Amino acid sequence: MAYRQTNKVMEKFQSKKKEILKAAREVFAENSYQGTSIKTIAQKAKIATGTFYLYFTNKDALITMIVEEMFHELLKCIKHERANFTDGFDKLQASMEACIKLFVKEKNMAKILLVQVPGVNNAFNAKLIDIENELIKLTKEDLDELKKQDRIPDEDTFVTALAFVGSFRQVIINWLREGKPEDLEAAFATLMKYNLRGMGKGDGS
Amino acid sequence: MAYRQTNKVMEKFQSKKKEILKAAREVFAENSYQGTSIKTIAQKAKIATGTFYLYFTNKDALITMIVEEMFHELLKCIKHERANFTDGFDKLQASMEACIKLFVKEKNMAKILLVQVPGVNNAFNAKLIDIENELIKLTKEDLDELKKQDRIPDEDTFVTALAFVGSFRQVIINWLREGKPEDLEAAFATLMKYNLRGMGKGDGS
DNA sequence: AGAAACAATGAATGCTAATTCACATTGTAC
DNA sequence: GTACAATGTGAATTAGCATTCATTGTTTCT
Repeated sequence: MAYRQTNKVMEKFQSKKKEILKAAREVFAENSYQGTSIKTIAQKAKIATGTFYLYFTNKDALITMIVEEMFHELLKCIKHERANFTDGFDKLQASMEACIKLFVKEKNMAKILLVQVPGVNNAFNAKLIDIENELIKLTKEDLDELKKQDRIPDEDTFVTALAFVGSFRQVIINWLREGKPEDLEAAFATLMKYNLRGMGKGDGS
Repeated sequence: MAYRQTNKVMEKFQSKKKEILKAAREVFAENSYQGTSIKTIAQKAKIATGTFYLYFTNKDALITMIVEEMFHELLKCIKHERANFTDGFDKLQASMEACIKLFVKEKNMAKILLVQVPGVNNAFNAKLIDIENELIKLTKEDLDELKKQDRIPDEDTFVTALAFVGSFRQVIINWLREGKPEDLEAAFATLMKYNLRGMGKGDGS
């Protein structure tokens, strides 16, 4: 009789899948998408290359799953931090602080999402753009709220949101690539001040 | 007797090389580095694939030359605009305005430099990082000058420079990828205001 | 015009890496 | 413990390109 759907078997399957994902994250963080081979991932996960295909249909499915996982981790983290605040400025600050803290903690994640960006035309890149757009959307919503409250000047909040996200992105990328600024969390303070002034925060609080 | 070094021949050689470069720029703007084949470039340049190798030693040499050309165009453009100003804020503004105007005019250039970024480990990427670092360095110099003049707060100018460049980069990338903001030059005004406030420009001028 | 130098061609070569597959090993049920 | 289901294996297959090369076409020089 078939024994496929039993708990024990399923769990084992899922646990091995997770191991492969973990190994893959490490490899992708050090090499670009094109630059990492299934063979290398398989070696790191201590399986044969063929075994990989029992768990994932192909390389694209793997990277898509990794990026989606990271997307969820990131959004969960941001939403969790934001929940503590109601003020627009505070929410913006909480969002970026959540990002930075997560990236410091999970450097591989940051490397994959921000540095190992391959060219267009694959699932990986499309997902990455989704993540970025979601972050920009969230930022814009906060800015629109602040604008409605007359707490920031009447300017294009979309452009402002891009500027906000872009400034963080650049600092994080430089930190990943060149190790500068050394202390990302310290840089965060400067960066936050820069952006709050940039938005035109009056002296409310 | 050899006829290699005569003017006519050399000129023809150089002119064909330029044609190939032009075709290559167009192809690279639409596909990533890995995603474009020499065959496609050759077709666009109306030559056989083998002919390509009479003009360039390999694919890497081609992209390196393209990126270097663009680097020079960009720096020339920036330096030219900056020459009209002595004030730090004005110089910063001139730099970014020069960038934006060039990218609007030469959209393919922007696409190659900003969107078709392949993963690491090739000459293309290294050059791109050089360009970015050069821009950041220029920005930091202006900021240091302003700081010495006590015209901006005493904060980490490196982080500020990253934020400045990053905000522009993000807006330009979004414009290239999604076509938003529609009018990049209009967005420039918002962006510049954002960044001048961000730097902490007092009300000098 | 004829010979030598050079340029152009595109099919052949070679390499790399994803994916498959025939076979081997392990796990489950009875 | 045996039969069958499922997993694991890694060598073989395949496909896509970059690069080369033998051949053909073109230009220059005398």
